[in-house]
Amino acid sequence: MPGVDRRQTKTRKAVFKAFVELLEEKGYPSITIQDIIDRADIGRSTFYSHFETKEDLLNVLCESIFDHAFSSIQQKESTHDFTGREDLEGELTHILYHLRDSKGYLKGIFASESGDVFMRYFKNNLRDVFEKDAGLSPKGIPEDYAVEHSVCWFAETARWWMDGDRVERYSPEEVVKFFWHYMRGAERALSDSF
Amino acid sequence: MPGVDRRQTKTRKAVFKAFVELLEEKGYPSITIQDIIDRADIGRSTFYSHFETKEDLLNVLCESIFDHAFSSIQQKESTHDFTGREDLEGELTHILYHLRDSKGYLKGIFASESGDVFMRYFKNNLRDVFEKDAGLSPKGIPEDYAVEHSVCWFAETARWWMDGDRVERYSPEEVVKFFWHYMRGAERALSDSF
DNA sequence: TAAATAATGAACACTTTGTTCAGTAACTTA
DNA sequence: TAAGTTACTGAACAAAGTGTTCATTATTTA
Repeated sequence: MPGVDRRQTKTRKAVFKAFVELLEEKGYPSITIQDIIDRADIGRSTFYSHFETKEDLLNVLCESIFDHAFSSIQQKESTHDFTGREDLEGELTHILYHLRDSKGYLKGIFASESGDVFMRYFKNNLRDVFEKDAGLSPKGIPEDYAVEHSVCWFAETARWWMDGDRVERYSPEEVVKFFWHYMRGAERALSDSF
Repeated sequence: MPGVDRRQTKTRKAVFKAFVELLEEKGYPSITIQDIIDRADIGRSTFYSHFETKEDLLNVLCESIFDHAFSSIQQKESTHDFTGREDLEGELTHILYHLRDSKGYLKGIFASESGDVFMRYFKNNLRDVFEKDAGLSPKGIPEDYAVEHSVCWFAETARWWMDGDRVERYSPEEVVKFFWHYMRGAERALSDSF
């Protein structure tokens, strides 16, 4: 009845667990596949039947995190052709909730050196979210620059939030408010001065 | 008369050249020391008498780039104990000039995947520049969040600028203006609304 | 020219990689 | 429950990279 063999799920889980632990302990670059299969306690050939390389594993991990966080947004995109300001605010809050939920899983990684790879993935997803919004970039400011500002600054905001105990101190709504005030302020000032 | 042996300078130059080329071609993670010594055409033991690891080499490269760009700022810091708005604007412009000058050397790297390592270094340096400015973070916004906004957004602005042919299309002054309008606008809006 | 310093290159044990394959265990379905 | 399929095991493999050592050669400086 179940679509996937229990054995596969078990190995994949073991690999992910080992990988995330190792990411925290020594950082992505110094992790070897040897480390992973030792920690996950699986055969060498088993690893290679699931993943091609260490990078492949990382990509799959990123997908499972971010595709989840962005899933409801993609659904919305198909029904509406323009996303209003309130919608966007809700979407961003939604993303932060997802990140917080997976925080136990990702504890410390986002902010660590390994975080760069996550950030790259994160930003690529965010670019789709903010690009729909691009039309309103102020005169005199290149459009791609404006998009990059939204994307980078939201990603960095999330990273800032995930570091230390900030995730416990500030709610997703608060964080979006921080972010949003910077955005709104910038837009206002720019449309004034150009 | 010269302080450093010509042979040393020659090897270091060859290593840096090879390294930068390889950074462009295959990206930092997949570069091996073997690649470097093959490309630089030096003996294995020679490499290890200059650098400890691949990472060490990267750090030395970063230092040579950014310490140069930030050098004149550090001098200023010792003479003034508070840096005015105009000073800061000048400093940022100065940094961009330096980055542009080393662009032939760094063509394509800063903005590429390998750029993450540079960005980390860059941001650490920038944090010192913007932290002096932290006092004026608006009420309701955490101070470290405000600093992070300046730091990240200037670093990402520089990265954006260094990508493609933008460095030829926009002058350092223009880019600082882009950046500055975003900053100024945000500050204005925030002090209004809190 | 002599002494000091740097680069060479070959050898070293060691780790990691990615692949193969026969054998074993766990699941599925008829 | 028996038969067939699918997944994991574990050992072995060549290939490539790492970091170190050392006697030899080349270059520089005084």
